[in-house]
Amino acid sequence: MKLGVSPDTFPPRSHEAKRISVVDAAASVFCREGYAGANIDLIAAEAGVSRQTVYNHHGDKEKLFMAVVRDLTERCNAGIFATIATFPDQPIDLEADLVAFAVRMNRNCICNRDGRFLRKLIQAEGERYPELFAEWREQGPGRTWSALAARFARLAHAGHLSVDDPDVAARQFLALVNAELQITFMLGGTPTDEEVVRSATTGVGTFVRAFGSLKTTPVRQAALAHA
Amino acid sequence: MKLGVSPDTFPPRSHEAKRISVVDAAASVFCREGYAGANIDLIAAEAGVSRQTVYNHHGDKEKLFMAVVRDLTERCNAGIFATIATFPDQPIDLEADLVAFAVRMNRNCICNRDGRFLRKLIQAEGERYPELFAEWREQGPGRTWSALAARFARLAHAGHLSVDDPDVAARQFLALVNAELQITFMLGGTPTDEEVVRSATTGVGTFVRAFGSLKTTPVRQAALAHA
DNA sequence: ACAAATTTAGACAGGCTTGTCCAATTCGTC
DNA sequence: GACGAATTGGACAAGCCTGTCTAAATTTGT
Repeated sequence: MKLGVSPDTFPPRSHEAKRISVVDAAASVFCREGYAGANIDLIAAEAGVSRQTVYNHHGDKEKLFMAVVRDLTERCNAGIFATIATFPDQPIDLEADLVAFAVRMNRNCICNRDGRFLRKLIQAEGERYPELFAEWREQGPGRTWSALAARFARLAHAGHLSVDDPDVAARQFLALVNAELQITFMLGGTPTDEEVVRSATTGVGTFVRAFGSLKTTPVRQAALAHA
Repeated sequence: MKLGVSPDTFPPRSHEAKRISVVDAAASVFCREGYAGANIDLIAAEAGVSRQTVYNHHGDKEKLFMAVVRDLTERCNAGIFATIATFPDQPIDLEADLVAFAVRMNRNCICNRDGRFLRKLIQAEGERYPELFAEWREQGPGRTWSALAARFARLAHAGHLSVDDPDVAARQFLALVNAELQITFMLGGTPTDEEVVRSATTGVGTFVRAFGSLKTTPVRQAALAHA
């Protein structure tokens, strides 16, 4: 028998497990069917609980939707910051290190379930819930872009890159690295691992050609000096 | 009697005019509310016709939706090809000409009503109508990317650019030129003219730094040779 | 094992939407 | 002006969905 030191702290495990299960199923159904097309019975069935349990946990459809968005936003932001923490601050091979970073970012944050779902919900319902998505905008892109820009600024300061505006560089880095995946994203698909690597490779290649400093692009430097 | 005395009231509209009016209103409502959330009464009201007229013209909700997508796809493709026809094949000032081209593309094809609506419908309902959007994919991105790639290949051949893979260059050009507008697009907004110009300017700047041949980037060439 | 809390299935009312039908009206055209 | 076609407004049935309620079954903590 265990000590009853914290009788009031956590609810029964299956209670919380069911709450999560409901939110997960709801995310899937909201994404597939849209807010209006999502139906609570289907969410309950997909979560493996009764409809009443959905209402017990989340009140009504709109509150459930908000819980879904908040959940996804939180997990996505956590993932993005964790990935930014792996940015190559002291690169051995700048281009290869940036490619590896871009692949991590795409695979773990942009293309995974949470990333795809959150993006679709923002696109589909963003206009209907301004305050909810304004929060996402501040906590998400606003902060992650700044964090990434700071890393690029540091790389530039160390002489690995030649960057005028680190914020612009950060946004263009992400745009380039995803350039080949746009269509797949649009149609809600998941790129294959090979596509992710290819897009990252070509994107980083262009990025380094544009922003590489002399010491990082010896070949091009030679070619230019040669002409 | 009735001639010329009622410019104030609704002008009489032909059969075809009403059909168009219904499709336009439907596009707006489908985008705002999603397929499931769109309601025929609202579409009829927004089009200024009776509900029965909507059914007379388009049969049912799904057929109406298809008509909307086909309409938007057709108009968007036409606009994109018309804009690609203005690509600067013999640039005077390469960077400035590409910026102007990018601004035309963004303003007339990507950010206008049709472009925003089609993008949103694809994102929201693409998975539900695979055959419909597969058609868009072939006729739209597939062909426009090729056409744009051909123009970049020609620029490269004429020595204005240094491009390995014209298809990659075309996709990256579009990605860079829209890099600053992603968030606005996500939330369904319309960028201001100034934002469009700024995004095009910074995007083309990076593009030219990455792909510019020696004769097009004298300043950078000098800087590099100098170091 | 017992008591409290949670979950379940099902029924149910109320509201909304689609798609049809119809009679009256208006429009286009001759 | 007259005739046929299109349009309108409204009523209508059928179906679906949300959110509530209940009584029974199950799970949980002690």
